[in-house]
Amino acid sequence: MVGIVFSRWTTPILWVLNEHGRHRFVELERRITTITPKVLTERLRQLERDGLVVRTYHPEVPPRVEYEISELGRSLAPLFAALGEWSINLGKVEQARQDYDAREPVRSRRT
Amino acid sequence: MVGIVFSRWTTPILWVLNEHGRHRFVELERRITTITPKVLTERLRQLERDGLVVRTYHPEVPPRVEYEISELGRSLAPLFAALGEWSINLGKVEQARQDYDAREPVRSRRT
DNA sequence: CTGTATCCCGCAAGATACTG
DNA sequence: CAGTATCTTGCGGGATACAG
Repeated sequence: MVGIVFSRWTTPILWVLNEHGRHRFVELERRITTITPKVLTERLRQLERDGLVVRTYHPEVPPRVEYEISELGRSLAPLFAALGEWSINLGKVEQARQDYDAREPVRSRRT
Repeated sequence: MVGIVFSRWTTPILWVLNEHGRHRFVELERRITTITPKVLTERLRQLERDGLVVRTYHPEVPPRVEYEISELGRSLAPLFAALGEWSINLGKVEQARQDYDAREPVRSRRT
């Protein structure tokens, strides 16, 4: 259920469409540099089906397709804003991991 | 990166610890009824390592262990509040799916 | 009570190549 | 340009049994 919005790739896609408006397929590919076309297609289809993204097909040569965030997708804005603010704390998470990994493997379980 | 906080089980666990305070292992198990002990252990370890949850071991017989949300974990509260508010829209997502699935499988791709 | 140990499974995701 | 087709992999998660 939380996976509707938050997964490895749905969050970046929604974020970009929310912040920077309408995008063509290749534009999304360039902005989210490490995603592959296969995965981008799969996630876009899911988001379209869930009503969070609107896909517009322009029957031209060469073909042109545009993706934009829907009204329902826009309602996620406060959530993304909160996420953006919290991301300041990512460094603390990284620090916590290093501290945890530096502790004695066995004793740490009991104390 | 979003998986630090949002996954199938980390979100419910953090939510419970944030809303209802300190819990023992078995209390968490009961509150999150469908989770298995193995998975609960795995997610708690991850959250502990990430510094979002604090584990306290009481060397008694029988052993007692308590989990509570950390200071860093508390900083997620606004995010959870935003998530809670957005969840009103889950019905719209369900409706969008039904509409999508009801459309003609082939023509819908081109128009 | 608080976990571990195995074994298995599904599915998102990655690599690579190809098409209308 | 905007995808599809295949194949493979990694990892979270489920079932079940067992241990300190």
